[in-house]
Amino acid sequence: MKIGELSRRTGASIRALRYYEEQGLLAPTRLPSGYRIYDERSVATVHRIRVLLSAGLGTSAIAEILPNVYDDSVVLTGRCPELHEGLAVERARITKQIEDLEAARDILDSLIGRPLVITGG
Amino acid sequence: MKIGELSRRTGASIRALRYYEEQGLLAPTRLPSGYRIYDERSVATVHRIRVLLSAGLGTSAIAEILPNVYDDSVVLTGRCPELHEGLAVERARITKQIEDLEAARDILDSLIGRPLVITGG
DNA sequence: CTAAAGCCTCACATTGACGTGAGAGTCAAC
DNA sequence: GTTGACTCTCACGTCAATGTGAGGCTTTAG
Repeated sequence: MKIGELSRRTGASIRALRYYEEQGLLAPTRLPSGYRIYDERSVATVHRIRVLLSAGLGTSAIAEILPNVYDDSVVLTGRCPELHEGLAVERARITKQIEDLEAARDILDSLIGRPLVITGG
Repeated sequence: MKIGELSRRTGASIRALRYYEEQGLLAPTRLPSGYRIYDERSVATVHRIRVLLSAGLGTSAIAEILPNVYDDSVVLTGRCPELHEGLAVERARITKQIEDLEAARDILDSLIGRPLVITGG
């Protein structure tokens, strides 16, 4: 499929898809005209990219991870302890981020759930 | 206390503290010299700011929330339904963000926890 | 064959929360 | 009263993931 369809099917903008390629996250083939051609797996790949991006991973970190998820569950991590460590670091970061978010949510809850009006209840 | 001490006690950089003031999140008094003077509550305020920032809230959203937390639990939200709605929106955003993070963490776990080496494991 | 879509490559603009000097005044200690 | 640490106000720089044209091919529908 061409970039427009992939964009529609993933929700990612065309600009974003080109950016992902530039960052080494996608490697579409090309028509003689230069048009990008994506295969079906690209749809899942883009979804994963977006999940990881929204989790705060940078494109470079994702670039290291993606090849390992490439075949949807083929994992090579065991062969690369450095990568394994890097992933653990990211995992810890995410866990802490979740805790921070829960703390922030608690603050909001203290405003939403307990509307204790004091200026004359 | 002056800005340096507040910085030390909160972990926020001096630049960040000035920025928070610029965004209306802090309102220190001033010495005739222009030096900023913060009270004790500022420490807690800055901590809350950082929690909410790390949760993805913008300074403008925080500016709307902070006055309501001002006295550490005095809530005025009941008087302002618009603010209440805004908070609910933020809360939903945070909850979704948490879910996204958990999804991302699952992806990482599939790499960390199941190091299925295929190249001759 | 032609017009409307769609796609291409630059390349500068944007947003948010700061970083990083520059140049200058101020406070604490000796 | 002078050094040295601290603080002040600009104001431009940064980083990451896009947005946004500009100018120009290509493909598709009729």
